[in-house]
Amino acid sequence: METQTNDTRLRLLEAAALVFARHGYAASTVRMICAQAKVNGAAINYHFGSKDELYHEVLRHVRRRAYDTYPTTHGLTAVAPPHEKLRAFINSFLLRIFDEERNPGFGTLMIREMVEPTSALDMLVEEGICSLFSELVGIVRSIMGNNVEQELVYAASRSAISQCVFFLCSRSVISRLSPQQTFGPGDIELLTEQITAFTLCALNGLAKVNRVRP
Amino acid sequence: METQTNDTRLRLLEAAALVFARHGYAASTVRMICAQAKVNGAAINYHFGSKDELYHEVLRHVRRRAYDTYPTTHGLTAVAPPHEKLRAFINSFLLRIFDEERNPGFGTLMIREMVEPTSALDMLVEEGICSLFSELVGIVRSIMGNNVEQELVYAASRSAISQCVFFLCSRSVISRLSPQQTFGPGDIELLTEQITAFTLCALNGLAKVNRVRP
Amino acid sequence: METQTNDTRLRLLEAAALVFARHGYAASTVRMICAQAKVNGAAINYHFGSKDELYHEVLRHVRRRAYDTYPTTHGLTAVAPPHEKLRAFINSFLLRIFDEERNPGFGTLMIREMVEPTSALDMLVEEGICSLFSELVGIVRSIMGNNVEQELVYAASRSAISQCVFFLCSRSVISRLSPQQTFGPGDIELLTEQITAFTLCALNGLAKVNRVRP
Amino acid sequence: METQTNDTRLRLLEAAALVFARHGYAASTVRMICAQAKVNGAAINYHFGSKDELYHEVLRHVRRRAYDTYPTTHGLTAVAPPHEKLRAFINSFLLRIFDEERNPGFGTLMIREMVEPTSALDMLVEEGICSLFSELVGIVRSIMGNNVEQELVYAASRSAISQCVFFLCSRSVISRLSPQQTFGPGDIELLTEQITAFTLCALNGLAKVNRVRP
DNA sequence: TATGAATGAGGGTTCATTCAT
DNA sequence: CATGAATGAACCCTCATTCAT
Repeated sequence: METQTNDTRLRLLEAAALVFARHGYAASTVRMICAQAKVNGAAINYHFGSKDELYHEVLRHVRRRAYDTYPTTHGLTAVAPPHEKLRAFINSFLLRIFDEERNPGFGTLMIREMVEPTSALDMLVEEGICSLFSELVGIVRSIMGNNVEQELVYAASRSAISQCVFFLCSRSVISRLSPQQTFGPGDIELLTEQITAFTLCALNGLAKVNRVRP
Repeated sequence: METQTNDTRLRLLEAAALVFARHGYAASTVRMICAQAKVNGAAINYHFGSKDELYHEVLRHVRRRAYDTYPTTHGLTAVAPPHEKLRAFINSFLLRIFDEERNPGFGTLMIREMVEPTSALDMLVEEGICSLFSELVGIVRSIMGNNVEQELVYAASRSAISQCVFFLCSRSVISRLSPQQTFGPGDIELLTEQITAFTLCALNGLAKVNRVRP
Repeated sequence: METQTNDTRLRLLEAAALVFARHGYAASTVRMICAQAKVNGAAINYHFGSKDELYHEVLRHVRRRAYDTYPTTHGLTAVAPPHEKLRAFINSFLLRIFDEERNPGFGTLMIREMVEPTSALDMLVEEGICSLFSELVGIVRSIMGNNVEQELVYAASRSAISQCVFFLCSRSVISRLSPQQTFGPGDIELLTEQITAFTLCALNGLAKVNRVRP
Repeated sequence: METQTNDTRLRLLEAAALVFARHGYAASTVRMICAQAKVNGAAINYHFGSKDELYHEVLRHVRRRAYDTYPTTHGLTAVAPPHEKLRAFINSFLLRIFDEERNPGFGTLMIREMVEPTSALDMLVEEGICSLFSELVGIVRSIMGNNVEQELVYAASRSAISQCVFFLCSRSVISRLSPQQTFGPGDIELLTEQITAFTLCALNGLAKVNRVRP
């Protein structure tokens, strides 16, 4: 039945997201996923054709949900001041990747895919990362002003986003160095403030010394 | 014979570093590694006992070589000015993780271990990352001065190091967005300048704003 | 399908019984068994989980079949004279362990398990050997009468059963000393008579000498 | 050196006897044996050529020692009365196979070889078992007298020896049924008496009823 | 649509043995 | 005489996948 099918498909997607996130693609077995989803062992090949195609569908699934849950605009209108936009961008980025409640597996799957890219990464870059970075570049440009070179804006944007990604890929090290860090809601707020402050100081300082003579 | 033994062991370590870096632990097979090292399929178990212990030895091996090749002091004396120390720290960090010629596999193995930690991560944190971070904190403190809170120094240090790590875990995405980026020697120099400038501006700005009243 | 499943399972059990009987547990390989059963090499792990669990199931299987084929009562009623019961006991015992046609592998598997016990022996002792010996003790007691000590009855029962077991574990030696001995149906009849006669003479003689004064 | 060689050879033989006895041929590894003997892992192939030849040498070694330690004459002269000879035969037989102190591994190795015969069994039959059985036949004949058929003497001899062998191959079952049985020196004496008594009664009874008319 | 059974390829590991020293 | 290193075959087992129903 249609309903049953969709239900099985969805349960498999959810289960696979968690299993792939926890163990990685290679170390995840279809048995683990099927057991987690409480479906038959042949269901994956039946519904998705192969483990590989399931993985692709999982990435599409979690990506779509992540951006639905935390849009990049973060409730701001286009006329909001740049520094508020920067803060909103950083905050929504951190929420997307750390809210395991609403986006289970998303952050981990993304960082795994970046570290060990598959053909799915192209899709992710094209459908999300690319426009996300463009948006950030626009915000940074509006903060630094029009008198700095584009290359500098790019570099600064990378430095800005790097501070967010860092907490994703260094999570294991950070939790070893500072065990009290849990990346819960309160932590996200604090991190947002710290990263925003650091970035704003850097952007303003760079803009001052690198202003191109008109 | 000692020489022969060490030769096989070493060839296995080198081959395993490349294979583990390229495919990850789970997707790497002992057959692949032995083929790459051109040794018998039972050699790994003979010399290391198991695939798992080989992996641990590989991490120890590449870590030691990385720090021997690019020490954190980077040729500077203790009396060098702080901003030069920061530049040296960033530069040596980038060189360590991107010089595939001299440190083959190191960067990729590190980021893999961070994203998918095994028991080997404890060793890495204790024997290297911990003191490395402390060193950076010292440099950042000397730049920001003694009138800022320790928590701010930590946050700023994380923001500084994050810009270096970023290029490790986002390599695949960056090369898709800017294909001309190859992380060769010239790129490393440029990245060093950009990250150092961004960080120095941020530290100086933060220090000014957050100075604690004496 | 039920039929198909049971068919593969059963073919594996039959094949494994023969292979384990011929080569012993350690020297038997799953490949040999699967080849003999003409099933895929992964079938054992699918149906039984492991070589070890297959072995346990094989012992259960052949034991059950052996006692179904040749019950200890051997068609006698409870009121049969003791010496006939003894004869029946010995005859059915020998048939069970030597009828390779109907109980393939049973005798050899039993003696192997006794010589090199695994955890399966506990099962065999509890589910079969124990009650079998008790039954024999009852017969011996009824022959020797109530005026002999229980310890003597036990010893005599052991001596009785030992003559049957002997042909199991000394088969290879006997066939070297008397090659005409094939343990076929005719031999079984003869052996039954010889063992019964020897035992009856011993029991009667012992009973006479060891009668406890009332 | 000669001495060292013989020492290594002997240590290997002793160690192998224990290991083969405990685990059987297939489940014993050359590593286990070499570790037990505290010699190099290649020593077996060096001194014996292969695991298989080592096994043969072990059997020869323990067999020779067993018969040196407990000769079949058991200190009796040729003129001793037949029933004393029978008792001595049974006693020395039991001692040979159960005195782990002086004949470590012998009994277990013998029963293993009988249950799972290799080419070594031919040697054992030719060099020992054959003459041993002949000797027993002689004793039984002298007890039963000359008026019984030879076939009956053979059968009775088998029944006699079977009671000794039984304790070897049923050790594991017996220790499960009667845990207090340890087959120590005291037990051997008791067993000797029980088996001798049972056998003498049987022989005398059989001789009486089966006497051939002259 | 969905499933339990079955498959062939390949996994890491262990084995007895051989080789060079 | 003796050994540590190295080998190729085979071990049991697990995998993603396919088949028959």
